[in-house]
Amino acid sequence: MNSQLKRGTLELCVLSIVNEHDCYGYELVNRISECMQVTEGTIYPLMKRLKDSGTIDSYIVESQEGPPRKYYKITDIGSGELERLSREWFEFIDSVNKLLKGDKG
Amino acid sequence: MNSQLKRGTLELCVLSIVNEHDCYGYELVNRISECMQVTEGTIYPLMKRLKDSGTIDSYIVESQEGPPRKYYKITDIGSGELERLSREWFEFIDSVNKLLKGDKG
DNA sequence: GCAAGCTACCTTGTAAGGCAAGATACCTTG
DNA sequence: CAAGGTATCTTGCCTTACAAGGTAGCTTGC
Repeated sequence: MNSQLKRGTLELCVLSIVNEHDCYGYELVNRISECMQVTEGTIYPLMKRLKDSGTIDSYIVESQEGPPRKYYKITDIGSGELERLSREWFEFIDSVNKLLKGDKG
Repeated sequence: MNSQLKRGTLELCVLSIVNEHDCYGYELVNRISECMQVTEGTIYPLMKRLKDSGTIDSYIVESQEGPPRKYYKITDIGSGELERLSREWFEFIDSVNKLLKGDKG
């Protein structure tokens, strides 16, 4: 798939999923992989950026199926960010689709 | 606006406009600026990439309003590319929107 | 004449971020 | 103990948006 299309929407996708329920990185990779090709080399640095900016928080949980998991939780800042990105996403779709149809507005 | 969102759709937008009628770079900047913030530093290198890949062709036309204009014309390769990108774009919207709604499919 | 401002082209350098690749380590199964 | 799934993280490469700056043609007003 077009890797460029992903830019700008990945953060939205991650925040949307984490907003539903706390997730760990490996789970996010698998969940998002159902919709678009994405790897750990993309997700883990993204989660670090989101945590550094206060958008999400994290906590460790032991697992019986392997090494400890780092769960991510959305913060208040993250909720606002999710709302903003979501609005931006739909506005963006509209304007691109209008342009594709040849509308002027 | 989110500059990352632009990635991957700019090529689609440019090809869609050029597919309607031949355009020169400065015109494309102004046309696309109606929908999303974009500058010459983005468009001119993009047009060069598209021409190098055989997606578009170009020809010079004198102008009474300033320096000569370099018009761009879509090629057969470009038409195929436009169709492919367009399909990809709508599929991408669908899958992201499904993910945002929490659907599994 | 010439400065200002629009039209039109192009290039350079910086920064962001996707992704392949590789490292580490836990657990289970054969 | 090797293989393979689960889970984390980092390094380095590559693409590309964009600010900034350069060149040049044309018109208008002083």
